[in-house]
Amino acid sequence: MADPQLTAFEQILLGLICRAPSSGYDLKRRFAASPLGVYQPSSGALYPALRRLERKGLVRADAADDRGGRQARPRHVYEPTEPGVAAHLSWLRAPVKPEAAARDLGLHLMRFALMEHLLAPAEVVAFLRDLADALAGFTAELERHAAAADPGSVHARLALDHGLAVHRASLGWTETAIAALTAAPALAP
Amino acid sequence: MADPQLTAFEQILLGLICRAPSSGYDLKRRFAASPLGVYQPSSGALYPALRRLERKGLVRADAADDRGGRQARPRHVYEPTEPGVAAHLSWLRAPVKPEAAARDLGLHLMRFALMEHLLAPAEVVAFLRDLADALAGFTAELERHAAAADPGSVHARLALDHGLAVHRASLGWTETAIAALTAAPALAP
DNA sequence: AGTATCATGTAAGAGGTTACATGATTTT
DNA sequence: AAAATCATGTAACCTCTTACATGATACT
Repeated sequence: MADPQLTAFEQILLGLICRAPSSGYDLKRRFAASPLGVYQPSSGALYPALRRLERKGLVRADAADDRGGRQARPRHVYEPTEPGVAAHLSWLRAPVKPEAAARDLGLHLMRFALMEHLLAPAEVVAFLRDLADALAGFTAELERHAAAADPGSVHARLALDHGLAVHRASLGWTETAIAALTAAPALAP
Repeated sequence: MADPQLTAFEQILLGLICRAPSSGYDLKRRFAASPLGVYQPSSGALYPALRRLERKGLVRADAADDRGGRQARPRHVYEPTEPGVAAHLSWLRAPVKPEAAARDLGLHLMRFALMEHLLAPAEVVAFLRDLADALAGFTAELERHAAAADPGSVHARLALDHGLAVHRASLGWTETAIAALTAAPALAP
């Protein structure tokens, strides 16, 4: 019940709201602050998406909470509902689909980032292992492609090599990440 | 004149048609054959896109060319027009925008793959150097982010490390690619 | 007084996905 | 005879981008 196919964008918004109740503008700033603001959602994408989450009962708008000055339009500060938190946790815990891991790697990294403090370290490590398996499968497939490739096309071969290099780097990262998380699962300085 | 903002998908279709005249179904197969069929365009995306290219005068449909059996609907084999070839070449030669290089790396790799036999080796190497510069700038920006990052968030830091590892791999690849292309620009075995 | 920022939203248009439709040819 | 493949296309629906609108407050 409840989880009728959210888009990736909606899932991420829900996750950010679960981390900290936010208004639309807050969310814009959080996107902008993230490394280089790779994705800067437009107003026309952001506000309707928040409305959809609200309509589905996953977030609730606490319209109040003015901070001193009174704006033309009141800030809508969204907080997650219980079904919202449940939907977010079930998204975080969704199994890694091997075909989707390589294609939607950025989304999986986002999921990993949002797992902090919400999932048990063992669950996070299990996720990383599944991701590593998926990436290993993908690189193996690429290697098979490379072996069977038309030797006449130098550029195609080089592009394939790029894919291999990048996915091997991702794969290597999973190991360092697992090591970092198993060495000190919750050590505070 | 002529190049009123084609989408990335349209540019790639045009490029594939420039390499070899193709029907819609041919193009589907070529996408499917490419490494793992990472992107498999749907009919609802493919055929309208071909029509748009045709309407813009960049490709022309040679409706004939039945291969023996007569199908219900004739195969439309598309070939590029002169403006189509020109538009493709100007896309291949478009300068690398530093902000876009990291975000649309896959698209740049596609561009690189389509340059083969159409651009002079010197142009290809120049493209790769521009790409390398853009990637170097991006990794430097990521490193600055990493230095200024909140040390409290282990996952955010690890996700950033992933970005760094991947873009360093891309950057490393550009050097091997340049080396491969400068060593033997057009050597046949 | 004028500009920038805060803060939310709408309208038009483009493009994609899913699912369906169609019908001949080839394979089982 | 049934099923898969070849081959093209359409319709409904959804979401995104771009551009605009609105108006208060903070800065210069």
